[in-house]
Amino acid sequence: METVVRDLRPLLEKKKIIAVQVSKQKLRKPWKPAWNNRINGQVIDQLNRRGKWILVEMESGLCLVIHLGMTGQLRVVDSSQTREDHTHLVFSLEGDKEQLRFRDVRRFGSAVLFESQQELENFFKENKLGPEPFGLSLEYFQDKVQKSDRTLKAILLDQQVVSGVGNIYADESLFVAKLHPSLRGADTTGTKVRKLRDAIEFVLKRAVEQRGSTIRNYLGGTGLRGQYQDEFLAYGRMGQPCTVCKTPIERIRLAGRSTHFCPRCQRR
DNA sequence: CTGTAATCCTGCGAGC
DNA sequence: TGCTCGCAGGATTACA
Repeated sequence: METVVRDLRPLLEKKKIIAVQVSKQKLRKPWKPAWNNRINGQVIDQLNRRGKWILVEMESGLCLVIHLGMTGQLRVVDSSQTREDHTHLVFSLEGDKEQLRFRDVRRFGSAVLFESQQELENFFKENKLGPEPFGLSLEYFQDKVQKSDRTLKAILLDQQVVSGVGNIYADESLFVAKLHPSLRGADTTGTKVRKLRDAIEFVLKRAVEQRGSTIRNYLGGTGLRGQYQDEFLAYGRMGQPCTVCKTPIERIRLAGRSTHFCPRCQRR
């Protein structure tokens, strides 16, 4: 999401939206037809990100909020480019040369319009969205982790604890911190919690440098693939030798998700 | 408070 | 070739 926002920023800021097209297929949250007219003629002020949510903020205060789910793509493309299958929203930009397109094969993503910053903040507050993973307070994180009986994997995936960490980066962070994914938060020492916090930041920083991870569908805002998948140490490496100790990486199911780890480097 | 499984969808690769 | 099965960057809901 960070890469998408960074890509889109120079392409969208201060640009006016002159037309909106919507597909008939429904997304995770319904797109209200009234939003078409509401958004038409709006000038984009800035692009921001909060957790996994992409915020397209208009000069008027309106805010288009997009979640890419598993297979979402948000890109600026030349209007002459043929519209690919599963393109659900098309915003034509001033001059009509370019369009912002939202494409999502599995339709787990969503796009909603908020009338004001206040409404947006209420939305995040209602959903109890946790703090950003960068600059995460150790006091806060340690408290959350150590007061939980859940596994570290479940804690990392919980957007109310920390926002923005998904399945890939949870596994990679636990590998870097040398912590077993099924270790309980309450059984985690202060030293381990600090290692985990630092690992999250380290992994995400590097992942952003590499423009994200493309396994299948992910593309940045300019249509480029990510490169971080080439550096995975745990995720998707079941059976392959650990880069540290050569022990085969194992895959288990935790918190309903595929979880990859080195049984030797990541002990309980 | 936990955890698990099902659900929303489409597509792809493995195995037969 | 063609079929079925399992699995996939997420999040919510029902149920034990």
